Amino acid sequence: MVRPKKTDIPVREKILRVANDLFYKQGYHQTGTNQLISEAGVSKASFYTHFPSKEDLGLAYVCDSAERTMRMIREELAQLETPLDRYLMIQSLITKYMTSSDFRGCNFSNIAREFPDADAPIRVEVVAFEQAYRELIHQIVADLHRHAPERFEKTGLSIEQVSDRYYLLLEGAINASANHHDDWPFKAAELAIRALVDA
Amino acid sequence: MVRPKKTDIPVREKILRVANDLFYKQGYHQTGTNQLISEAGVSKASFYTHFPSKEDLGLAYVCDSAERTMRMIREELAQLETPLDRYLMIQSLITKYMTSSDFRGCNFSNIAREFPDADAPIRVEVVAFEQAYRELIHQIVADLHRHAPERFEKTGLSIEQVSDRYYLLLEGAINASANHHDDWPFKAAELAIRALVDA
DNA sequence: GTCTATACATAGATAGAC
DNA sequence: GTCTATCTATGTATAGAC
Repeated sequence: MVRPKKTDIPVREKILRVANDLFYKQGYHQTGTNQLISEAGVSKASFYTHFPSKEDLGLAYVCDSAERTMRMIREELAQLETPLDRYLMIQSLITKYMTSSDFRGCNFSNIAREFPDADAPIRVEVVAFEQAYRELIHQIVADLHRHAPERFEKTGLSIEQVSDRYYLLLEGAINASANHHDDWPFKAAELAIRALVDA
Repeated sequence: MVRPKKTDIPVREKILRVANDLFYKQGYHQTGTNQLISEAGVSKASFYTHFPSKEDLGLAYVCDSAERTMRMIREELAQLETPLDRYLMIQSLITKYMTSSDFRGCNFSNIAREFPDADAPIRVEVVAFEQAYRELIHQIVADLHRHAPERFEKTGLSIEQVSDRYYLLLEGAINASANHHDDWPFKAAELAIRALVDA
């Protein structure tokens, strides 16, 4: 049985971890390859062996982060019993993450905004994540509607309307909390999201 | 009487116009001083006479844009008769602007996200604008509440709750439309914003 | 595959003539 | 105040030895 030494983290992995940190903290264009290389503790040539260009790394960063994020959300969801708990979890999870990471906003939106061309590969990956995430919210709302249709009677809202508003309120809160550097948007969003399903 | 020649637009003005365009289209850090200088048609030394550093220009750009934006919104508001028209106008105006400018998101949020330090002068200016803008929404909602309190009965929402949700829904729509490069978020936001006051 | 050393362009900013 | 020319640091990326 092969047991890798602790210091033997693959080069590619080391670079991705540093990129994940720096691209989020500093932004993509503010982070130079020199800094990535230096903080990852790899050589320049080694870096370019694994990622032919900086943009390749950017793309790998988005894909990697999207995959881990969706996996984490699904794992959290799997541990909850009721549809309402699952409905409330998304908001709660994101609030916790943004609050504990100093309100730097959404890592996907942030890097997307650094590429003006909507057809850029990185932008395409971000849209793919956002759509999967939006679809997940839709499924959770549909599940809640199946198990507790009475929650939709008072407001008269459809599954689509609740999903869209959930998504927009949360997007707004993430962005507003980043601008204001404060958690009031999450408090307001939570109330609003609860009200959507009379909770 | 002094009448400036048409070609005699002040240097500072020319630079600010170009900055306004390029910082929004390309982002602050992606836009080099060389490009700003070249497109403004001024000399390098002249640029640095008016703006001692690029960040000074960035700050002037934010202040300038904030002032013009608030003035424009107030002018539009002044032309409307009813509190409900004024309530609906903000959403409508922003939708029109974002749609006609290819969904590049909020120019204030965009540049704010390029400065990780919340204490950076540019960030401080952006917060000041956002607070003024949020306060304006609050005033409009309060005005509507004064003239048509019955609109708040069905939902049972307070002025603060309506204002916060209006703000968050719009922020969310601006950001989501930029990510998805599509106008569906504005359509969903409009419905939600109307529902807030039973309209 | 990994290293050291370096190439080449562009970044932000300044010097000194006019 | 405006110009041309230039400085220095940093950006991304490559060469060639091991």
